[in-house]
Amino acid sequence: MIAEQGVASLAVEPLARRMGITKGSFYWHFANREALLEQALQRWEEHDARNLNTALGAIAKPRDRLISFFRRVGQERLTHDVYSALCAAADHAQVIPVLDRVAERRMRHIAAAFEELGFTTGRARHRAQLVYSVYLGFLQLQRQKQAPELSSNAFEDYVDHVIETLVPA
Amino acid sequence: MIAEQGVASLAVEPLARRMGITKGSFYWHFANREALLEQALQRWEEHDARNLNTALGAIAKPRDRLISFFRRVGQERLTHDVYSALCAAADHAQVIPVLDRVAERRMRHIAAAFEELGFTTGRARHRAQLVYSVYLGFLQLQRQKQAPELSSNAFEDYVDHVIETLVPA
DNA sequence: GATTTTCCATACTCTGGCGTATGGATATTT
DNA sequence: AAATATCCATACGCCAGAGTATGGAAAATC
Repeated sequence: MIAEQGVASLAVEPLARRMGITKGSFYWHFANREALLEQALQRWEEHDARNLNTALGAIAKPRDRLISFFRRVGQERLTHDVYSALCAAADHAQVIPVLDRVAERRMRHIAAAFEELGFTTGRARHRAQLVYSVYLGFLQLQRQKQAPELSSNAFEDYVDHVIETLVPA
Repeated sequence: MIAEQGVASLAVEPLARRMGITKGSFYWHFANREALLEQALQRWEEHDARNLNTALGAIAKPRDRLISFFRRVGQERLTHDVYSALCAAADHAQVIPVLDRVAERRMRHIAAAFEELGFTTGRARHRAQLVYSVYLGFLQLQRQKQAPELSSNAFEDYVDHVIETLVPA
């Protein structure tokens, strides 16, 4: 798991240098760069799917589940940083299906919560897409360093505003 | 203006090939690749700033201004596609300042509109960041081809929901 | 009409990452 | 102990894009 400063950075030679080994060694473990990326993506996706279930699946009340979704953006930096890096590489053939599945999975969770809150299926899907867009947009602003510092008061205030605006009381 | 399929695609040799010229010719017009990118970015930013003023500056009612902002995402594909490509390259040293300025400029406009609608300065800024995040997130989903087709009914429905949720009546 | 400037092509070097060939060392098996 | 399997390094070839050197043709200048 080393895709925390870009996806392209997961190159063979730089990686080998950083790990103190050489290419010759690397190509004994992996067939090629593609295989490395594939495995890294798969591991991350599995971790993320598990995370989604354990973190949000356990919360009974749908409203608390949604609130928890927003608050979790401030925690588990690593996962979100990886995801952010993947989003920046949304043109890469290997990451597209991963991004698709992860986004779809998360949005389904969110839409389900809104349905439990009494939204119709259509409105719930719209609201879920809206909520997820807010998340994606926040990641983008974070990449540009224009988002409030996580674990700062400004971030808390912003999250409160988001919840207040998007999650019905 | 040819950065519509990635920023990295603005390379010297592919570009030259596509234009039917050669590198030798290119390097007479530009000092290097950096100069080309710089000029392209500058031209686009100026165009975008002008666009912001002419399109939204003319609308008197703040609510209509906000609604127009959302609806415009469906139009002027080119500008938004360029911006989307730039967002995907938010780690590039040259595009960072451009992205910063453009986002800041747009969010100021949005925040001003909310202030006119009676929001306090703080709430207006939060809501502007929220609105802008929705826009950024939509661009991301579009890159992943998970956003509704522009100029489709699904898109219209979604935009209606967004306006209804984020712009007070 | 000769000369300089403008614009572009050919041909080269250089760099960095991908992938392969091959051999050496340690550990495991027989 | 000999043979085989495992893990890693050195050294190579290949490719694509960046940038440079040089020259040639057309057009503007003198």
